[in-house]
Amino acid sequence: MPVIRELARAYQAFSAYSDAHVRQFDLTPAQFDVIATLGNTQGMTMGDIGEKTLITKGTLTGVVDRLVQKRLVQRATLVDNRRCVMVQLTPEGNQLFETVFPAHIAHLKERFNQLDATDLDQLQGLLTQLRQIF
Amino acid sequence: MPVIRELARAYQAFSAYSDAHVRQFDLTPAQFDVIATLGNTQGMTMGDIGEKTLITKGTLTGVVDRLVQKRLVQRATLVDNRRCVMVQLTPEGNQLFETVFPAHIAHLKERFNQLDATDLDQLQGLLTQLRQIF
DNA sequence: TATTGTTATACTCTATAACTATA
DNA sequence: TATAGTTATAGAGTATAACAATA
Repeated sequence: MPVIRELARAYQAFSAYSDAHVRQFDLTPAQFDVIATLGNTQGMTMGDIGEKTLITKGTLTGVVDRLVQKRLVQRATLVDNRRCVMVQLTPEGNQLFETVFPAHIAHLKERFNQLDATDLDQLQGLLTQLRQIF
Repeated sequence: MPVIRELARAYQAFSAYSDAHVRQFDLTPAQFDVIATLGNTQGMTMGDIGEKTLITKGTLTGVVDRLVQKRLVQRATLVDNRRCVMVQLTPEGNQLFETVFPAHIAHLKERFNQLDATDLDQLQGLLTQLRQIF
């Protein structure tokens, strides 16, 4: 089953490249994931963020704590359901998002654009299939 | 660049499935990675294992320590270069490898076989290209 | 009772760099 | 001096489960 090996290798190579870039902005991959998820939204509950990022709730509390410490996000309880916590980017967080996110995409594109468009389309389709299987 | 998103999602889904299975055998993903790497070999040095698994040397010492504690691997210094440490599966480690590894592959195949052979071949080729880019 | 988050525990991995022994 | 591993440090993510507040 060499495809399994290739999947792991390809992703490892990709994420080493991606994570190293993210770390230059003093963000861990998980922190970047949350910032990227919150970007261009009005904020999301902890539960929503957990669903999107696949970070479990116990861990997510810690990740958000550290982002709050860095003044990149803020918490607010919902008025209509006081069990829920709304997490939003602060102005600083939003500014970071607006600079880091496009820079990061550009950094990744540098590599992905070395594949031709047809291959990228195929790859995307196959990865979608793969995800649906799991 | 939706292909980036799909790559991350597909891999997350895959590794959640894979890691959960591995954990049933009381192994962390990193520990399984080392066991799988050492399987069917005469043993490897720490440096070799690090290269194969992409675990950095500081971390690898800890991972191997825990495998030694579990009596799954053993260390031995090389005679001709006493700086090098040879790591080998113990009989227990080998037995674990021989049961867990095929079981794990079978577990993964269950899902991968839901794609047809042509798609798997294509995917494999594209992933190889992707890895080479990084 | 069920849901949303937080807290607690114990472990594991990560990055980085200093250090030891050997070459 | 260079190399192979270990050790040290500080921080972060993981699984799991108990817990508080709210519904």
